[in-house]
Amino acid sequence: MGYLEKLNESQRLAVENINGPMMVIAGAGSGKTRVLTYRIAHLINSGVDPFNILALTFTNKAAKEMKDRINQIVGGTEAMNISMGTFHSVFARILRYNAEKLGYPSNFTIYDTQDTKSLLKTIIKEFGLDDKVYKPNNVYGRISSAKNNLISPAAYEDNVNIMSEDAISQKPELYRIYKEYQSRCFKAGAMDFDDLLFQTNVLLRDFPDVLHVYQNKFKYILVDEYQDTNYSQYLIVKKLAAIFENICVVGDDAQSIYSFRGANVENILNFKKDYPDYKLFKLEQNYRSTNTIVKAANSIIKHNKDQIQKEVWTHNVEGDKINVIRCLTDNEEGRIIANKIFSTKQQEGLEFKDFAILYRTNAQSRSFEEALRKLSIPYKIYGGLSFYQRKEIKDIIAYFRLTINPKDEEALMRVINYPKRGIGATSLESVSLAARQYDVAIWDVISDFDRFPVNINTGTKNKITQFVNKIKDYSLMHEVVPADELANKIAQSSGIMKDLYDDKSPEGVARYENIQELLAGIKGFSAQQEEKQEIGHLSDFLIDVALLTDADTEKEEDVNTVSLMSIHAAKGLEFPHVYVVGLEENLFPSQFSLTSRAELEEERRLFYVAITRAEKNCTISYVTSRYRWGQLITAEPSRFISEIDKEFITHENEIRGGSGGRSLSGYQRPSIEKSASSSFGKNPSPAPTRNLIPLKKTSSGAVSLSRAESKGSSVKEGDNVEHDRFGKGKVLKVVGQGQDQKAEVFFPTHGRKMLILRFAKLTVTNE
DNA sequence: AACAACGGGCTTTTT
DNA sequence: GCCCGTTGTT
Repeated sequence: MGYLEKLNESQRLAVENINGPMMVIAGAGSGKTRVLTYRIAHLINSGVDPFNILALTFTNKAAKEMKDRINQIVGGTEAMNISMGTFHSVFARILRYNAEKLGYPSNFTIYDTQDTKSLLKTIIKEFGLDDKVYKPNNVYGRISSAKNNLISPAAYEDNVNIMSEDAISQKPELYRIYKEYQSRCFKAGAMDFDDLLFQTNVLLRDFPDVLHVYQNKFKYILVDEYQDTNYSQYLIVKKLAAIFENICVVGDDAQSIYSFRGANVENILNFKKDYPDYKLFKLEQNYRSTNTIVKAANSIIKHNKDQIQKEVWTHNVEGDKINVIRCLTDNEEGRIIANKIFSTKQQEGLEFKDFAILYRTNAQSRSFEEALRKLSIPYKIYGGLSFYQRKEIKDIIAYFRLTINPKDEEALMRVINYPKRGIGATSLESVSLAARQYDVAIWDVISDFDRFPVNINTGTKNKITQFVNKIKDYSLMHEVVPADELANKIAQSSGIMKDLYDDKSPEGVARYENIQELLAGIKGFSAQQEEKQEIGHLSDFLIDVALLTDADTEKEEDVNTVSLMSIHAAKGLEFPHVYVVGLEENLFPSQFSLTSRAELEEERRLFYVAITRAEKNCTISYVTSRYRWGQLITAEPSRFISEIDKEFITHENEIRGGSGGRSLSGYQRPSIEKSASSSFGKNPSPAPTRNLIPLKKTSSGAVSLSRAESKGSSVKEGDNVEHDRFGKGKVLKVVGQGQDQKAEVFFPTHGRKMLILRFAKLTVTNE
């Protein structure tokens, strides 16, 4: 077993400990993934059947990579038999198998965040509630918290504390929304992300025989990133491990950054209560970063009160100090960082993939994108809209979903009138109202108007019936036709392909290509299935699409690029050169995290995660003024900068002495009181208005005026112009005067348009 | 019913 | 600065 020699002493002990409860506290860069991988390989080599192993990872990509690695170590392909993946994907499969017991169809739909929000919006509207008070995001968060703590709608209503919190926050109807939302999901044969865990708990609680089956199947359980599990996940694991107690959890309390999603660090701290005779392994030697980075990170995390004692150390070289760069604006920050990347790459003969820019919020990416593009540096943005969340993809997938589960109401409402087939909002409202009155799904109503009469005109009814028949056709084909064939059929006959093909704007072309790409992907899937002598049904392809993330769909070709991502997305990754940007008060730490010590400490852990991504060199930047919501605000350097031990940092561009600039060391951090608020936050403290300074040239009136002046005189008959949405065109004639001046423009891709020059964003492109 | 323009809100972070 | 839903126009 030569692989054991590749481990240090504490790693090896953790790998060789096969039976009983154990916890591995793994500092950043201490070879946690290696231990997990080797431990599973070691289990298999010691005679454990891969079918008896359950390994829960944070992303599906991590699971895939780990399986490959295990196969390499043990030789063969046995690792494919391990149940490995995220909580959501592993238990979604188990739920499909057992769905009928819970009253769900086995082909239940998984509602993603968009579906959930859209349904909540509908309900809030139907209840006649004000969506400014009942903000869908907010309501979703509250329902999600409830579910992650296994509080059902009934338990919610019975919970005096929760109900009074809702009353205090002026949202007394929340319990009704939750109840209605849950019942609508159920009727639609749909589970949201939180349901996947909640319903797994229900399954294991109410069906002892099922519990028994999985307890005996999963004799060995491993959980990665244990610090980021929530109560619902904790309980699933606890139940499954109850007989054999061969449970190994791996995590780092210092890297817990998902409490906003219900994650509970307490799960790490409570492990010893559930398993008093557990064994603890600490991995404290860092193999990733320079000594400077390790020590600097330690000096940051020391400011947190809540943590398990450990000292991460390294044998690695001392390395460069952390460079702190001050910039004037966000745009300058982009330019400076891009230039640094360019010159460092040249000087040190590196590749673009050796660099990463990490930020607190995705919205910060813009200035870096622009600057990198100007220098022709290839980059890739992670996070943001994933492939499967794009409108056109969601549209065609809605058809797929509907084909497999016609009661899927979010899918139905999404595409019943897309592409346009003359089924308007008014008609849909009548149908949906009728469905609620008859207490059936909308699909039931529209597929049998005789049984469920609705007061809409015959023409519309016919259009709806045509649509229903189309979906029914697809459903019939579904049983007998492989996925790619059906997908192509749907793409064509739904009219989506035509609709996108007709749109010749650059975005339209991109959308068309995206659909092509999806279809190609499905074709690949079908081919794979065929090799296994099976028909791959569309439902098989669709099964976990909602659970895929960007990281799972990464393509090989764009690998050698600079990476831009949020710090959350960077978790588990490492780069030789890391730039942590936007280190400003109210941004990082976020303005939303300043109400309690617990929240601030989570921000600090986030900063710790960011710094520890760096192998060789880490650079930090902040700006003194930044555009936020189109407004220029002044910003102060983050308190986190001054928390780094001074001996590990150097300052670039620092304002020295009393020239009006504020020295970092002189910066006083506001005291943070532990908030007395309940589990769900109150209103965040008001934004510091003192930071708002008026903007010189952008009152909206000024903009339209200047636009009217400049364009009014510059656009004339015969001009070649370009429009944001319509692309290039030619001015046919100009009519009217001053404010009312209009131009008739012919766009090859969109035909003739009459545009009011005061508003239309036209650029003259005569050459 | 469909389209163009406007206004409002928003930003943490993601399975 | 951007996206979305609403409004107003045909």
